[in-house]
Amino acid sequence: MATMSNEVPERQLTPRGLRTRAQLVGAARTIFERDGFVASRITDIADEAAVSHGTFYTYFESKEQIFREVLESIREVMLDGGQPAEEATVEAVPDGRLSPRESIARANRRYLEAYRDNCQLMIIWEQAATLNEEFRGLLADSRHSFTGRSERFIRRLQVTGAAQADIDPHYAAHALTAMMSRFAYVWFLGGERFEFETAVDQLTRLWCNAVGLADDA
Amino acid sequence: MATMSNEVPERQLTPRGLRTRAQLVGAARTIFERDGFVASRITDIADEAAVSHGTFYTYFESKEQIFREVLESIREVMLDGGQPAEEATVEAVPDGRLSPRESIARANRRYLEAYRDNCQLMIIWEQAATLNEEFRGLLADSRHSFTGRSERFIRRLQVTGAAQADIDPHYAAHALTAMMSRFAYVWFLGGERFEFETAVDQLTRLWCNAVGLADDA
Amino acid sequence: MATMSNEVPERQLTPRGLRTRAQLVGAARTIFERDGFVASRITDIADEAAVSHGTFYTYFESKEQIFREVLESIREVMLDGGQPAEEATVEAVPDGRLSPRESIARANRRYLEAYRDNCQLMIIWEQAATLNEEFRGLLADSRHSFTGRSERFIRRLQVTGAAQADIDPHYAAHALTAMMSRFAYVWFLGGERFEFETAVDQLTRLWCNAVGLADDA
Amino acid sequence: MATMSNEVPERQLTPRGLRTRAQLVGAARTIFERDGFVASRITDIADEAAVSHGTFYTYFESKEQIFREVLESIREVMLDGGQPAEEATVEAVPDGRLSPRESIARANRRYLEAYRDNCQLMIIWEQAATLNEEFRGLLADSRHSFTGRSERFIRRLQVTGAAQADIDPHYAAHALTAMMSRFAYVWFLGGERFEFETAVDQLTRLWCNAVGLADDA
DNA sequence: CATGAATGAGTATTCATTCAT
DNA sequence: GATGAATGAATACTCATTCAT
Repeated sequence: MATMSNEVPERQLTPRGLRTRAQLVGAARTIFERDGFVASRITDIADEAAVSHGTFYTYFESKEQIFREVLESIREVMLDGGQPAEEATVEAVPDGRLSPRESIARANRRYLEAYRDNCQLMIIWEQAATLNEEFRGLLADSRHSFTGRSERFIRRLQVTGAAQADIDPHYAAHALTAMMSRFAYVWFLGGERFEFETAVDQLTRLWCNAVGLADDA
Repeated sequence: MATMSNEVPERQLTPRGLRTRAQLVGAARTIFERDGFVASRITDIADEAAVSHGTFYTYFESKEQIFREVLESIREVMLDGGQPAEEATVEAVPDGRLSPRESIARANRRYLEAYRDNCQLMIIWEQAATLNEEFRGLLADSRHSFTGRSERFIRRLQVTGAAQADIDPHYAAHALTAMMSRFAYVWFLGGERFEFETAVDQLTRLWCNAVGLADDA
Repeated sequence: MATMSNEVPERQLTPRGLRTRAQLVGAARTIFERDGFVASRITDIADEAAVSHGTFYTYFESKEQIFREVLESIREVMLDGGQPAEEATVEAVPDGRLSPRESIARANRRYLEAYRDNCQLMIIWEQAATLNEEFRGLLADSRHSFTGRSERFIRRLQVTGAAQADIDPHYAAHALTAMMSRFAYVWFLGGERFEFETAVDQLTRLWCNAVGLADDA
Repeated sequence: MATMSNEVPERQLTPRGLRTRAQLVGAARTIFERDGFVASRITDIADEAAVSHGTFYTYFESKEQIFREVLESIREVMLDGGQPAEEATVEAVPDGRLSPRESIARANRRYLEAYRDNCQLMIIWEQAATLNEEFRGLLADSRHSFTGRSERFIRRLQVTGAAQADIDPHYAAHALTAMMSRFAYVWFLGGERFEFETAVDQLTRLWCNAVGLADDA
């Protein structure tokens, strides 16, 4: 698992220092969204944060380092609007909770919403992953949060006979997570035009069909 | 549709000129695979092609321009090992040709093989798409070759009742193409470990299940 | 004679202030020995003294200024292990004190010991001398302490006929001091390998021969 | 023995390239003499050579690298005006050639002249030696050219009984070379005032006395 | 007095691009 | 056509110094 270490160990910062640091991270996010990681300049980040250009180096050693921190914040955002929730199970229905299909639908909806609302950040995340091994590792860590949840979810469906037994939960979780993330990518960043409700509906159908989940009815 | 215009129209080149130009394109591919688009330098391309630094500008105006030409060659490679062949149809079976499921399996196998064999090029292709709108457009063009074929394929399956009617062929084609391409990406470039035959089998199951294609039996 | 003025006149410092100031000078010596004058940074000196960055400027105006103070401490160290003692004279022998040759031997031994034990400081002293006129002046002052003593020593030997009359005491004192200091430099800092007792013996022979000092016997 | 390697292997340069490169080396010498190695800037070297500032990097990778080349030129200059010539031997006298004492006098005169005429370069050479191990190694190499010659010279004098047998030629050669170089240093760079002919005469006396060389008469 | 955050002048370095030969 | 020397804009990064708290 790739680590999110800060080379500059966070010394004790005064409140003022903490504020400046936070300003820089926020500014970096703005600049990265606007220019991408590659084309962004440290000068612009400092300008955006309204601090002098040398101040950047008081808190960060490089563009890579501040980028890691911005990535971390994206990860949190995306995980919240994530895939099938752990607690969603088949037997949950009688309790008045969501059916597996409803659970999947809700997770897919939230994922697409989160992607749509943060798509400028998602593209720099993708860009970063093409730049070096370390960033690819961070992306993998994030992906595992999704695939892990889906895999456990499918496994549970199989136990109750709700999903096909000849589907491999590991492969399926990766494939279906891939489907969701790439679909969102080509939609929000690749220029394809889709209708939101139809997308949620169709992706949910495909997801459920794929693992052999029978209709609620 | 994104255009592949060469600002420098290919004037009549002497045989020697054609050779030098081809050397440069080949060298660019090598360098891009090694360093990625962002980190590559024109100097290195010229060195690799064993021509002088300035010669590059006799044939190309910028790194972007030669990159387009390299991309074009990747596109050709990937399309050959592509998705469900147009001609593969359900009724083809009686003729002794492939069943829809076999056709999908074959297409998926070829796609994964092509991706595996060209993954260094795929990552620079992905990188390019994160850099600017134009390259994203080129990527979209290429994607449409795949989704178009899949969409027509699904439509035909629906006509014969072999696929579910409530699946939208356009959305499904995009989603399943997304699944394939992203799965291949995380596999060959993102560090995930999968077994080849299992991957072909599972992805084919998911693909067929998703569109509601009944078992061959 | 170069002056050792402190631009910031030592105002009345509180005991706490004196302590901090002394810490800084000690730290500076450590850092200079480790990194040399040129490569040393005020940040490192402050860190080494365990005071904040800005505190440095409470006591010193620049790296040059604190360096002068460190130099002063080296000078004291080197003078103690110095050249022929004033009181050592030829006629001292009958009193049971040292013969001129013994006196020279003892002074040379002490000088080499002092150089060996402080060679890290000597190199920064030499470095400083190459940097600007002022430091060269300080080095000259220090040198005159040695050459002055030697010159008077040689003059006294000539008075009693123990040294050649055609040797100019001023030139000889400078030349022989030069021999000692440069020999020590190439030995302890320049990478030459010598044996200590042999070095004392040979340098003393050369010194005595040079001024025409007859053998004790 | 320290090597004088150029990291950038000298490719085949066109006459124009050779000219520019030579201009840069000449300019570097001028700038180093004026500002010293530490305070010199690559920009100034380029300006002095009347080339653009990027051109510097066409030929050199760093200030250190061009400095090595300048040092090499100083070394050549100093060696020519060097220490006791190899061929000068005692028995040479009858042939009408120089006596040992004359030979030493001539070598000393030449050395002092060379030092005087190149003293600005000598100080940067000394400065360099205080900066890092590599430059100290280069200085050591150069020193050995002098001490080697002197050592062989003294050995030959001892063989004929012209010099004292209890003088160690190796130690003596180093000590007397040290005397010469440091005397020249304090004279031409350290601010001491000496008269040229007296210096040659006195240093020669001291040199000869030191090794026990009898008067010509 | 001590702190440490903020500053910005100064310098190195890269590399796409031009152009005379 | 081919060459490769020359260019300089662009940018990163360091570190001495100031100053509000």
